[in-house]
Amino acid sequence: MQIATWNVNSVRSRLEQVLAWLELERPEVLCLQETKVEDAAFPVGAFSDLGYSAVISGQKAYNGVAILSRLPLEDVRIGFNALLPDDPALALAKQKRVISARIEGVRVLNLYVPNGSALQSEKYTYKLAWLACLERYLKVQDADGDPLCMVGDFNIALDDRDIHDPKRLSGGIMASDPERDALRLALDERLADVFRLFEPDTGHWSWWDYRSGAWDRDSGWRIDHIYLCEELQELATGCLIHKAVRGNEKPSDHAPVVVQLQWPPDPGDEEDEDDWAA
DNA sequence: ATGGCAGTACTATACTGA
Repeated sequence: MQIATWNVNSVRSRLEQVLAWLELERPEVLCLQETKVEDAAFPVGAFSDLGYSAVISGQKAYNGVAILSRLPLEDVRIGFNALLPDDPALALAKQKRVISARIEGVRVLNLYVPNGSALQSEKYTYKLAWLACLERYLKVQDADGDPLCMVGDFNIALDDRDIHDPKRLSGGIMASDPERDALRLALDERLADVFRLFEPDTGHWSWWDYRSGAWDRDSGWRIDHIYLCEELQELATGCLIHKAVRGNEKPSDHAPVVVQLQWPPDPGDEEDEDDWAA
């Protein structure tokens, strides 16, 4: 089973590219961020023609998330307020950044984390509040008992290996200690950044700014992540950034990231069963 | 330090992104 995440920077202006990539790669699941479209105008038909059903949570011009899947989507949850019926969660729900569904028994959670703009900005305060809400949300979700695959555009480089110029950029927006700490707190040492299970080195990016020739100079950041619970970490066989997609005509500024999972697991693979005695 | 590029809403330029 392959699960992918891609900030497409408008699903309508990127539609032909997304369809072409899906036809080529055929992941079971693709999570989109920055769809920038209201639900009624989301191009569901184009995806269903390729065998993908969709669950969506969008708004005009900004934000917007969606999950496309060739497997049945169950128990869809939109917004933090689906699990946290309180005022802070409800206030954050105005921006459409959170959607999840159960797919073949896996809880797939798709997030578009706020950017934060600048450290002294109100948007940065919003980002930190959003991450604190994510921490609470994950704790409640834990009660499901379903294995978790959390993907998205996190707008945070977890450590300095994830930035092309850490001397200049570390400590600034997307690389400051408060936001890194807030994300790590939400991960709670239970969720692993699956890319790092396979690749310890720097130099791997998922986002290149449109400006300043960032793509030509390969000046990127790795801010699009896939996090797995312990059960799924054991079953991951690889995680790839589809960098070539960023070189397309009229590209998104983000590349897709894909994890390969051996799911559902083979019945004979369980290591901790105690039914050896006969 | 600042700007740069792209999409949307709206029809020229402002806002936002990261």
